[in-house]
Amino acid sequence: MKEYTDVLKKIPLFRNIDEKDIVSILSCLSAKEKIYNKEEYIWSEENKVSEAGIILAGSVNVIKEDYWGNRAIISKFSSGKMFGEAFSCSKLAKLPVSVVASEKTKILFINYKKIITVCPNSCAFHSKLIDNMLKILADNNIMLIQKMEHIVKRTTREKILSFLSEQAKKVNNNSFKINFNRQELADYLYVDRSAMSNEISKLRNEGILSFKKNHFKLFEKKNPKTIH
Amino acid sequence: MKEYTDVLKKIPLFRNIDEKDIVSILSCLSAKEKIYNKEEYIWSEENKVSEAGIILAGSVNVIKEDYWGNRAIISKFSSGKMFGEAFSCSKLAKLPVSVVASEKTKILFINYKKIITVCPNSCAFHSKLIDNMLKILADNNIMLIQKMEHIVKRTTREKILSFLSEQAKKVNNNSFKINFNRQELADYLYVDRSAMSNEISKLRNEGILSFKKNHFKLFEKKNPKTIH
DNA sequence: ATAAGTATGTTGTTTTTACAACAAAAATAA
DNA sequence: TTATTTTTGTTGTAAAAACAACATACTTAT
Repeated sequence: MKEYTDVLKKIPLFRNIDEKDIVSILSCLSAKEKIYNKEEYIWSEENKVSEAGIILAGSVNVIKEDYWGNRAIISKFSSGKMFGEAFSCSKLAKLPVSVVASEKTKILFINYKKIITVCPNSCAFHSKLIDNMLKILADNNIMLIQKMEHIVKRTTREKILSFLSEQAKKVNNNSFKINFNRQELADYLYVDRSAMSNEISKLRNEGILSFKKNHFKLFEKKNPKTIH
Repeated sequence: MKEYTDVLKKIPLFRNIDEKDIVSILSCLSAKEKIYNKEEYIWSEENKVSEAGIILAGSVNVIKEDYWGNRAIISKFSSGKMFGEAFSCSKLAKLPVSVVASEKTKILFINYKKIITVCPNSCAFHSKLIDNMLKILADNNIMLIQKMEHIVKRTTREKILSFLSEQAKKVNNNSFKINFNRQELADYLYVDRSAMSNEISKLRNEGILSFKKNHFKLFEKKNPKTIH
């Protein structure tokens, strides 16, 4: 665990908590780490989970699969983020989604119930942890709502542009890299991959954007119509 | 406020808190109530909000509108539910959605920051409120994820059936009432209303369901194919 | 370097959707 | 009640998406 204190001291769960205290908290929370390979399942749908995961390295996709193997990506979490906390304190009998490593990934599992229930020796960090959890839960909430902004669009073209615009805004730059490959992006936007690729090509041919692999560049509109 | 203690003592925020204490908490949280008419805006996109709302009566839609007036419903909250808490503790400069009363609605606004920051006189209820907030945030999270299950489907037909199946499951009955009218349901599932009405009629003609206004009944499959 | 595997782009066809326009039914107001 | 407004259902058409099949580019392993 030691070698990850650099990551740990920066994660939202340990905000405002002294680096030196983190190790003791980890044992208090029954923290255990585990490494997963690309495409390996961390949790499968229908499982019952009681832990939350913190990503020390790599990234995971929260997915929903149907009988025919169609995969939909609900959300993607990368290094430092926490996932699964909402399920582990819900009355749901089983997980409505699966969580899969999207690359080689190191997860730190913690006993979430121990965060949200006051520990017998009421350790001093507890209230800090809870404060931080309130923020993490709210942020995960907002992330889902912001994703909806892309999904509500009726055409593939609009979904792509909505997604790409957000990425550009996030880094405050017309040129940026996305952390999805084409199949993942299609699964994230809930459209067909080939239809999406086709649409991206059309956008390029129309001079709206350019791309090379996962690197995109959005161009300004030449004559934007006034909106009244 | 008094006349609503019946509602208040049942809401998640005041779980495990004595009815007699609720009134004093309300003043501690600068609680103010306000009544809205159908279609009236509670918050408009681009506003900055610092409060959370609790629905004492009626219901609200959290919506996203585009320049052409197309409305998408992100989520619907009804009596007893809390909304807006995630925004009021986020660093977002402005609200990414609007909140609109979907009928005559009474909202109790509270200063959310006062819940999540320890009050100077560290009143005894604070930790209870925070515990309850952790649950509310997690539940709102799960609600969004469960909605995704309908939205990820590629056809209007599948979206409708996914939504209706969940409603049936929720009340554990093939026959049930939904709390959306047709336009709202279309806006919630992100499809065209007339196309959706058409699809619902087809489902009826095929003997898959029946309906009368907002009352639906799902029929069992006669010869379900085995899934291997 | 070569081969094998994976990811991405392209094209044509079929299915589905959005859109528009209108009819019918239901709810509301006068 | 009747008139008016709103909601819901229906139909046809144009646009878009899914789907399938394949070509090309890129990666990875040997």
